[in-house]
Amino acid sequence: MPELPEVETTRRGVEPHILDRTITDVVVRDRRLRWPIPDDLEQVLKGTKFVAARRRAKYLLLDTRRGTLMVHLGMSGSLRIMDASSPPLFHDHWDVVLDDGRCLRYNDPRRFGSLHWLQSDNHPLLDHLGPEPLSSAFNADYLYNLSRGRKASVKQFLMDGKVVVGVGNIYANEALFMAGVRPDRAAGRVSKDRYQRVVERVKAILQGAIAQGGTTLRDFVNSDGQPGYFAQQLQVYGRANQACRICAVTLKEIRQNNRSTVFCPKCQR
DNA sequence: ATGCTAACCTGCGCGC
DNA sequence: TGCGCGCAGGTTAGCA
Repeated sequence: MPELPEVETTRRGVEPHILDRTITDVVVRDRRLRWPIPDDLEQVLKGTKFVAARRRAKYLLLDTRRGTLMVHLGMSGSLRIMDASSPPLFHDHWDVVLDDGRCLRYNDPRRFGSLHWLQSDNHPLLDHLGPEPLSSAFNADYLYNLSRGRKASVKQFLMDGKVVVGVGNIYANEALFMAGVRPDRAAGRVSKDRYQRVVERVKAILQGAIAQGGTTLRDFVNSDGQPGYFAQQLQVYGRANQACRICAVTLKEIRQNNRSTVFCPKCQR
């Protein structure tokens, strides 16, 4: 599910409900996520107050006065604001109960998500991450210079979190289509002008998707339980063997690193 | 350093 | 109906 726009949609939805709220209880129903939920989480969280809701890459950083709750949604996770009294459903793995009778409730069927407790921002999972795609550090010079000599495809390059964070399979496909760049071209053989287009398209598509509340394919819901609406604007993702919306040529599907890639063999070179 | 593979999980749709 | 297979929005560890 969640790429950067979905995580940012979740952050914005959750933020106003948790700021200045004190945690009165923590309920963990299943600790087996991508990494086990820390044994002392309940004890450490109870009685402290949320003071900020940030995002780094696809991690939500929910700051309290004592430290930071770091949440990842994995492939199928969602984080919602609920009445704490509402009965938990299948795969509702944990709640953080707030002093207004509501709670943050985490659901994740595949359990690829995670929950960490941080005493600072220096967590191993946050080290070595590339720049945020919506920041000025993500620009054509940066991509061009970093990509020289790289034999991996430009799509794999864009999806590498050490290069740039937050660009997952959907938006990598979409951005390369919009930029007119073939996803299987070696990253080191893409010109600076073309990287300029890639950068522009990545930023525009991520911003557009955030404005639409993200992309819901199967199970993404925002903090209010509502789907996102960007799926209606996808140009290539999920449209293999259908007509290109620009030139009507049949869209081609290949697999790169075991991920589905769809592109237009005429519009993308 | 770079790059490829397997691994972590559940659910769903499809062909037989 | 049921079953096996392939695939799904992510990311890391481990090995060439």
